[in-house]
Amino acid sequence: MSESDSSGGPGGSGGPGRSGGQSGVIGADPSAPRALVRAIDPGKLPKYFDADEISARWDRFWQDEGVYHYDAARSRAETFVVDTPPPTASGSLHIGHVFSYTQADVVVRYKRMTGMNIFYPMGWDDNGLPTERRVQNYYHIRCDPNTPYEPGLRFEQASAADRKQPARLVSRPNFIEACFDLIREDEQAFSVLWHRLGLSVDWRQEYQTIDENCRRVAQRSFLDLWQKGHVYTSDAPTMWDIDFQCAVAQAEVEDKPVAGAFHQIEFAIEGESARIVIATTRPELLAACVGVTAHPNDERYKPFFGKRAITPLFRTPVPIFPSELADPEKGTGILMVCTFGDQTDVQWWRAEGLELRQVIGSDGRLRAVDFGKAPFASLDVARANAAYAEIAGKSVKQAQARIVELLRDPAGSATGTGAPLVREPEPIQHSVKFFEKGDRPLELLTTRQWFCRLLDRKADLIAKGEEVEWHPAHMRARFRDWTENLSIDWCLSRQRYFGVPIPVWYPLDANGRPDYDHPIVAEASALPVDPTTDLPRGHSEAQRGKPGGFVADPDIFDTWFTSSLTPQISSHWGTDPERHARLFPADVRPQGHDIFRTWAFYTIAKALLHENDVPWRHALISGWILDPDRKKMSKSKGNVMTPLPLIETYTADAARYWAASARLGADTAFDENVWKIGKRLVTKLFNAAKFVLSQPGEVAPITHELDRAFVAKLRELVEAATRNFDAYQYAHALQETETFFWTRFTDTYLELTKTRARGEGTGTATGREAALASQASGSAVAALRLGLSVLVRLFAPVLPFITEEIWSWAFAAEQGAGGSAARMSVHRAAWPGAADFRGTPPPSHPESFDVAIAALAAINKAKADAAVSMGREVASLTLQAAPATLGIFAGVRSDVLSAARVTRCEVEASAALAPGEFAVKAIEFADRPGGDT
RNA sequence: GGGGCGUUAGCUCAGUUGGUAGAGCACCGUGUUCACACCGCGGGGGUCACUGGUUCGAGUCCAGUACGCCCCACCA
Repeated sequence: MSESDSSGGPGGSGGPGRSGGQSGVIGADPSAPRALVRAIDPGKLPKYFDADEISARWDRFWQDEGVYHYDAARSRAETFVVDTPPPTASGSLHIGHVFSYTQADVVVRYKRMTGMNIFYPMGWDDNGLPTERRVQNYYHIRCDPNTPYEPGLRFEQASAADRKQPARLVSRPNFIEACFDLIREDEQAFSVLWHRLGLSVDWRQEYQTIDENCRRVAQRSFLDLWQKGHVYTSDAPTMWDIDFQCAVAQAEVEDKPVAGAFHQIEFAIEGESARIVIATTRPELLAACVGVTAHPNDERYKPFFGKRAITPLFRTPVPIFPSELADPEKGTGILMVCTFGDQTDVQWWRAEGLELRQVIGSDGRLRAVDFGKAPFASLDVARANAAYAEIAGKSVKQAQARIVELLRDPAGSATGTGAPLVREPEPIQHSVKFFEKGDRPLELLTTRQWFCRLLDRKADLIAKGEEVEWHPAHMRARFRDWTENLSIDWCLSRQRYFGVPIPVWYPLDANGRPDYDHPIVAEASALPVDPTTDLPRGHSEAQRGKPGGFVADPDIFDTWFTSSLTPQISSHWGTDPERHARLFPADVRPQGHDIFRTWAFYTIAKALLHENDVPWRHALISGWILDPDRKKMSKSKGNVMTPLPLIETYTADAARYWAASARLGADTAFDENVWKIGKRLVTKLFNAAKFVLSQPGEVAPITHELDRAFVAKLRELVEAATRNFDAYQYAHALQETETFFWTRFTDTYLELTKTRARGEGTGTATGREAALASQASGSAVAALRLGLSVLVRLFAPVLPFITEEIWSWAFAAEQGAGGSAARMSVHRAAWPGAADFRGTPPPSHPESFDVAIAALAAINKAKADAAVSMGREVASLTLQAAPATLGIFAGVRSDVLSAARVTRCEVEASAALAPGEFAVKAIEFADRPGGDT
């Protein structure tokens, strides 16, 4: 140990409390047990607790000294790899972020203290729709790929006046630049929160899902999937958002209840006088009708199977066929098949080989069509086109209204008998599929998209899901259920701009038509590429878009295509095989359950398809924050809490205390009270530490019965907390530690040892007596400091700021001596364990500590009943307890009596009392309130 | 319709292998001001949603019911 080490300790930059801590830091006796130190002059400790100053100072120290740096030189076995969720950079800061990120950080901090080398990166998920949408709103611009690029163009936040004008159209490169500008600001806001919260990430491992490495990894993933035959392109019905004008995957779809109506419409039957009435909620799709179906056993419709129905208005003959999928109970039992009203239409369309009559355009408006030309057909072309002219160009909603009007007119009838709409629409509430971020229902449009085959790998996916240890465990079932219920392959391509380009070109034939069956996929060595500006090998720019040349795929990947590679992004898959081997698979994936079916699922899928492995061994799923009415907090409900003001009020440690009080996976009602309790705990720790460290006695071996009994209890606590942390039950560990701290340490042990630790009453003692008293005092002082040292470390994962502050007063220098400043951090200290207790013999009676507390409590209760102060001196006392209990009491008697300020005490055996119980038979108080000792 | 989670004190939540119901807050009483009023001590308060079953014994295990929340499916 050298002085220079201790004087350069953490926080040496100044601030309250930094001036004096060093003089007594080094243990006076080199043979003293570790972590035991000489008293600190209380005058040199901070008088007040300044949370803001403390957290700013320690965040700076942690960053400057690299306390959380990953050490690439250490082995995989002693490394703990975290697959941190990259927050959506353009999302708003939400109290839920504090909740889930803290839970992960608590786990990480524990692992670090057990000696693990932590790999804990931070990424920003900035590619994708949320950024585009925010950029569009913020600058009031729209991307138009046909607009020419203007170098150096910069935008400012749009004013209210600007917003009254139409959005400015900008080129794709300008739009992407605007995205980059804005995400930088958004990422900064998150970064501030993470520092404020004390997330122990290694900021050297930062990435953006749009950065070069991420683009390379995502495109490499595509290449690998292509080479293995897992991806394919297909021109098929796909779920489509008409506002974003973009394809959507099954995982991004959610049902929303919508008001609709059943319309009953009469169809004629070719060559018969009979007619049928179909029920539909989408009459505007009548022009897209390609068939009619009913259940094969439905007697009402059996005679018509194989015949053709004729639609009203458009007079299109369509086949009537039986299908098990039709439900005789629903509507009229017979329905029209359209291209496409829903997923079942797609099945019928495929199974029956029906026509494709697509009437809805990519913008959600009715396309122009001609009933004189295939695939549109009519027995009365002029009339059909006239009817269609009424709806062409209209939105779905407008078209529906107009069609209903037309159907009320007998002129539109295909049967010649009255209006096709046989009764007034019957309003219903039904659920409709929406893109999760969309405002209008999805349509099924036939478009060319890239897909990743998943349906053929369900069994393997489920097997990988079984390999992952889910916390809480029931999330495993959720993974299995979602996987089993998958019904379509993963649609990878998006018709958007700010994302990773699909690294593909298509050859153009002599007529300038793309050959989608023979895509030119970029070469691995060329990645990342942008096919709209980069060239496929062996081609020249002059061939772009020319017959016989090539054309770029204009699309980008689904944002999850990149996000599902976060473990591989961190491991530098494909460019650094050694690093990849060290970091993949990861140990833990913390995440929320809102992105279970996307992020968790796709990440497992990618790891399976690429390396036939799991992406991580443990998945930690955080719960929701509910508002006090038990509704999920969300921006649209306007009940979102912003974290920073709360952190300012209660401190970052209190915020973390709140988050760490909830178990993994547990949805928790927001309760500000828990923050208050956290703040109270932080203050109490501050005060208790000051008190313990300012006890003047010199440390000595822990020999006293009460001290040994306390240490035994402390040891039990450490074992329990360690077990719980190992099982990711940080909330239990926190609760146990907190309970111990209040009920076994501050309120009890501190009170019981106060007098002895100060060595009071020994002022006149000499010789052997003085030596004994000094030994008794030193034993208490040593146990108090051991207790503080252990408790501070047990609390450190949850309360990193206050524990670091306390640690720096007394324990840091000893630990860090001879090493770097980083080693002095409590967060690099050894997790409490056997080494802390090695020097302390077990107590003579395991119950000594509880007996002492019970006796003190009995006397306190007698004081409370008499309405006198706890500090009131007791002139004489008669205590009763079971004989065995009295035997144990003898060993701790002097501590109890001095804590209770009892001058004279007699004990009586009482068989009526249970073991460990005390009763006060008689109590007599001193005349005056006792002077404080 | 299928699956999952939950229901314990006024509130927020613990309750690990079945063994006499816990904490904090709130409430009531009381004390105290050189570690701490962001305090101490004490007190009241629960048919553990309901019904059955297993067991010497069930908050805990099993079956069912009700209510709440979540996911999925259906949505002509």
